[in-house]
Amino acid sequence: MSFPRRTHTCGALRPSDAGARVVLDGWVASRRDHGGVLFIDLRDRYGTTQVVFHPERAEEVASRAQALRAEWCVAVTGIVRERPAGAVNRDRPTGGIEVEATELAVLSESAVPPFEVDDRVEAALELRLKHRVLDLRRPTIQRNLLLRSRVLLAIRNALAARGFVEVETPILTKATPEGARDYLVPSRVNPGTFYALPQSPQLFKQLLMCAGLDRYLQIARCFRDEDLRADRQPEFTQIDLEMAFVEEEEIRAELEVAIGAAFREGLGLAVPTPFERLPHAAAMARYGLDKPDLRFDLPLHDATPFAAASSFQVFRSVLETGGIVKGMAIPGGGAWPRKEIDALGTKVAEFGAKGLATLKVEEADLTGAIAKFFEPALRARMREAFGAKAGDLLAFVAGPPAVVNRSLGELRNAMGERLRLRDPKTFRFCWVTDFPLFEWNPSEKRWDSAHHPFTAPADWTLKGLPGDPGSILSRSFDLVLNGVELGSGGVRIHRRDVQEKVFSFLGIGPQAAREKFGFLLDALEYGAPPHGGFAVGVDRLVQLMLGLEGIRDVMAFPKTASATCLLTGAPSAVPPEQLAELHIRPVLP
RNA sequence: GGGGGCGUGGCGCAACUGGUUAGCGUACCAGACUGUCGAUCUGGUGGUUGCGGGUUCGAGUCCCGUCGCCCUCGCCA
Repeated sequence: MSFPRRTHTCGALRPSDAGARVVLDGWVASRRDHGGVLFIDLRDRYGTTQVVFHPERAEEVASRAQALRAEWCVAVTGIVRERPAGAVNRDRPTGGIEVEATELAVLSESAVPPFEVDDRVEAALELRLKHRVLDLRRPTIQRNLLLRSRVLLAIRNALAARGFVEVETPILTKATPEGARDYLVPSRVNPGTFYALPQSPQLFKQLLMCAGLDRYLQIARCFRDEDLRADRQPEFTQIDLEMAFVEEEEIRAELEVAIGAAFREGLGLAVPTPFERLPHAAAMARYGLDKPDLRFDLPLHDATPFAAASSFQVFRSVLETGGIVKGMAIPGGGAWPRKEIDALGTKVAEFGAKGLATLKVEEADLTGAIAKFFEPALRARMREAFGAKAGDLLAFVAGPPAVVNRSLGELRNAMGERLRLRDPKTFRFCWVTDFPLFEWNPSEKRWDSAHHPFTAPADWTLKGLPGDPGSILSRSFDLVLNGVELGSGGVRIHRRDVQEKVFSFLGIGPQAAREKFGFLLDALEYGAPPHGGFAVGVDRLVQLMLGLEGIRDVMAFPKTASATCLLTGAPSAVPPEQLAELHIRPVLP
C-alpha cells in the first residue's frame, strides 16, 4: 500500500512556512469538533501540529475527518496557514500555524485505547507496562529515551575520540561462584551444563587488556538475578571501559571527560571537573554512607567521647561491647511535634538501630529525657561539637559502627529530603576513594571482597594478611552522584601471585581458582600489563539527569518488581519437548 | 524470605463507625455547536467492588486464604 510521505514532522512547521503545501504523518492526539470546523492535533516523535478541517473549503475531506478518533494513524495533506490573530497557541512551538487539510488518508484505525495517551493523565504502572506501546507514545517517555540515546552517543563519541575500541563480549558465558545470583541458560549440546548471562563483562575486559587492546569500551548489558527495586532491574546497561598502563587518576580523568560530554550533549550543562575526591573512611565518618549526597551538609559527629563521659547506661553499655555513638544536629528539629520525632526513630530502626536518642537545643542548654545523664559542661561541649543552634534537635544512635553509620546516614538523607535540600536539578559528583579491600561478612563469618576479587590492593605485599584484613586498602573507587552510586572501578591485579594470594584468602583454593578463573590466571601468566577500568550505570545516570524516582521510565521495556514482563508475559512455561531437548526437568516448589 | 501500601465502570478516584438503588471526574456513544487547543453544552451506555471462603439480618467496608502491582529490609562480589 502506498501512502502520502511526510514532507515535515509534526514539530517542524513555523509561520515562515505559511502557504506551503505539506504532508504530515502521525497519530491523532485529540479531536475538537465544532460542528462545522474540526480540529485535530497530530502527534509524532517531534511534536504536535494542529490540523484544521473546513467543510466549506474541503467538504468531502472534512466529512471523513469526523470519523477520526484518538490514536488513529493518518497522513494529512494540506496548506500551512498562519493562525488568525487571537488563535495563536503560545504554549506550543507549532502554535503559530496550523495545517488546513486538503486530503486525508487513514493509515490505521485504532481501537479505543485503554488509557489516554497524554502526559497529564497518569495510568497505573501495571496498565502502562501491559500496554507499553501506547505508553511509549507519550512525549515524556519519548523524551527520556531520546535523552538516553543522546547520552550514550555522547559518551561513545567522547571515548572513541580518546582511542577507546568498542569490543563486544559474550552474553553466553561462564557462571561465577561469587557475587550476585546468575541467570542460567541450559546447554542443549552439553547435557547438564549451563551458561550464565554476564553480571558484567569484568573478566573479559581484563583479558582484552592482557591481549593488548589497550583501551576498551562497551555499552554492555548486565544480568543479575536478585530482587528488584525502583532503581534495580534484572538486566541493565553499563558503560564499561578498561585501560592498560594506567593508574587511578588516569581512569578518573577519562570518566570525567565522558560524563562531562553526557551532560553537555544531553542537558546542555557544564559539570565542573575534576570531581571532588572523598576517601571512604572520611565519607563514612562524616556522612555514614559510602555514597554521600553532597548537595547538602548535615554532617554526622562522633559522640563516643561524650557518651563515655556521661552516666547514660544505654550508651555506656554499647561502648563496652565495642560499639560507637554518633549523632547529628537537625536544623529546626527541636520544634517538631512528638509524632514527627518518633518517626525519626522508626527511620533508623529500618536499618537496625535499636533506638534514637534526642536532645532539644535551647538558647543556653540541651534539654530532653536523657539530658540529665550529661553534666552541664558536657552538654555545652556537645552542643559546640555538633555546631548546633537553638531550635535544633540532636539525634543519636548507639550500636555497632556499621549500624550506627548506616542508620544515621539514611536519616541524614531523609532530613535532606525533609528540609528540601535535595534539588534534582543540582548535580554533585564525587569520587569515593580508598575503599577497604575486604569486608567482614557477619552472617557467613568470613571476609569477602568489598568490590570484587580482581581489585588490586594498595600495597602488593598485602601487608596485614592474615592479621588485620580490614585494614588493607584497595585501589578501587566509586563514582557517586547525589547520593546514588553511579559506578565503580579501579586498578586490577595484574600479577598472578597477588591474584592467587587474594583468592586463597577469600577461601578459593588453588583447585577452585583454576576451575573458576583458570583463564584469568593463564592470562596473568603471559605478560599482563598493569590495567584498570570502570563501569557506569547508564540507567541510573539517565534517571538522575531527568530527576526521576526509578529507572523504569528510562528503559523501553522494563520488568515488574517480581521480574516479569507484563507486555510479553515472560517468563513463561515452555512445552515439555523443549525442556526435554535441553535435558531439563522442573522441580516445582 | 520479612515489613508496609494498593486492588471499586475503559482509566483516575470517592463511599464516616458494616446499613437505601455503589458516587464523582474523565474516556466512550449520540445529539447540538464554524476558531478550538485538557473545547463547550445536552443526553446516554457502562460495575460479579481482583479471586475464593467465612462472620452477620445485612459486607466495597470485618476475618482467613490466594493472586497481581508498588515501596522497602535482607539480597545486589
